[in-house]
Amino acid sequence: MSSYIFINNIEDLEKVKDNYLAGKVCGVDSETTGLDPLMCRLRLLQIAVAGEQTLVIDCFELLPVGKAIIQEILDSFDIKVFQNAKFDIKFLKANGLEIKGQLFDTMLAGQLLRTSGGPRRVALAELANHYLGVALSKEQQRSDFSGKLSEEQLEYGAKDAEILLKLRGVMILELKENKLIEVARVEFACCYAIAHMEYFGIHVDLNMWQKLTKQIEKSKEECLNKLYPYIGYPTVQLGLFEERKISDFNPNSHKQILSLLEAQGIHVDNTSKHALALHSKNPFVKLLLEYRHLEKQLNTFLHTIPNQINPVSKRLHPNYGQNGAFSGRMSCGNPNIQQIPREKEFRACFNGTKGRKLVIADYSQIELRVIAQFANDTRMIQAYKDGEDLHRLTASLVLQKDIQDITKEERQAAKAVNFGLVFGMGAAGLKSYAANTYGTTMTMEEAKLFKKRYFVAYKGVNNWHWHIKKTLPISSRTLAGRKHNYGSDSGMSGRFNTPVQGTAADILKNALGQLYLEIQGTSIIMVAVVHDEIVLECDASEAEQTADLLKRIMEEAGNRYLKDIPVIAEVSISDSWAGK
DNA sequence: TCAGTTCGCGCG
DNA sequence: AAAGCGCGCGAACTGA
Repeated sequence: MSSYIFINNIEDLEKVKDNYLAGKVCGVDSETTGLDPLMCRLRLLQIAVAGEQTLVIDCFELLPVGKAIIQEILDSFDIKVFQNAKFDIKFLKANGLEIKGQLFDTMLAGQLLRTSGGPRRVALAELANHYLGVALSKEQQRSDFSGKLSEEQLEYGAKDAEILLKLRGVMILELKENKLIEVARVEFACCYAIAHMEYFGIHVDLNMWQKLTKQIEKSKEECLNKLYPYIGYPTVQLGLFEERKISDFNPNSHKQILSLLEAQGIHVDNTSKHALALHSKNPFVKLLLEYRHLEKQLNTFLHTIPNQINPVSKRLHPNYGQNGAFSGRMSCGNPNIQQIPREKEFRACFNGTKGRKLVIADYSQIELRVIAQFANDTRMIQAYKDGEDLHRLTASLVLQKDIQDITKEERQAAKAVNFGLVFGMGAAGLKSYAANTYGTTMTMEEAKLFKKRYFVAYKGVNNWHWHIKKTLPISSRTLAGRKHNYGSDSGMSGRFNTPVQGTAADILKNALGQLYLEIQGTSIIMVAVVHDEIVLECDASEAEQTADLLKRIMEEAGNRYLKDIPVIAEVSISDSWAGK
């Protein structure tokens, strides 16, 4: 029933071209020989338009020869509809084709609608089934597009593009009905930025990385040698194929560690850093924690990242999940650039290529500012308006001292108080959190007293908590309208946290979308995003302007949502991610 | 034997 | 009773 026209030579494309110009909306899909836009090839490009046969273009034959015509066709539509636009945009870009203007991404729309009656899974087949009652074949994903094309491949390809038009029709109504239009706009605009960022990737200095690896490997060996007296020396067996066999004790096994600790008279529920913090004076525990830290750095980062460098670009291309977290935050993987250790030695390996600089900006206390807005806390709002240091203010309120007498340590402790208590942490939690995260010790009595004084000082936050506790909402919205539903197992802290984290994500995504538009035609590329931080790479000569631009765009995005509180982004120019 | 789960920990 | 939240990843462990 699907009707398409297969184009495999330039003459045919020229002949039909005029039928595909100046429509309002088109559905676009592509088929490729794999997932990596730099290593794999674009095979088919399908363009579906109402009232016309769907164009199915063999890109092996028509690129680059038909590039200008295809670009002209794409440009002539006001709105392009994709399923997972990021993927197609990257492949088109690799082939010199650019998507511009408004786009509608059915996958992103589906993710936003998950909390408003939509299906949990957002693959095209699920969406078509749920919103249109249409059964789509899933064969396409498994088929091979590198050889001769089959009738089925063309037909299914055309169908996927056609269904997008129908899906958009239904999903727009759903988005409107559920008041998700604004957040959808933010997501769609942001999608361009994410595609761009994944396409360009980030540069890693492999020499520096290898040096660091050697150094950490050495430290780990030394640490392990010091551990042997406690865990027993390895039994060495020389065999034909293995040089060495490790003893029966495996320091990576929490199970074995737990029984060893038990034997030493140390009773803990588990072997986590948190549980062991109480015994941090014990020399074995101390060594164990150090060992695990080094092992983590080696296994998770140092030994894996070199294998993920793309052979074509020689750069790292992490994969971002635009709605990876249910809060609306992004996730990241392969590798997860958002969890690279903060140590300077690690971050210094991520740099610009020759003659380039990194421009790094992060929001100052964005979640606390969002809370001030949500809770409408006059004291917090005033503090931010006056440009005061909120951690210092909290220290002075909680310790009942003059603000100028607050020491560095007291400010550090107040940081724990601010971040912990606004999200519903109890006194006991506050105590251990302060110890673990900020190295600040407080007694249980102090923690209780701090908590009490905190909520006296910040009445708005207190009322906000009280209201949520009283009404136990089953759902919440961010300031851009993103919806989150709570399950029966959700507690208070989730209810305090999700809309705040999500609003911070709205703001960041809004900034990314704007930024993408501003950097067209410049030397600037986006290379990393980490929740409240954006990293750009640009020519050294443009670094100053880039820094100004980035700061302005981020702050404008913040102030678009936080009407009563100034939003500040702190920017720096550097050779590497380690900063100045 | 191998896919799925749990633990522990890096980041914000 | 007491509780901050959100991710991804590697190694060990579990279960059939």
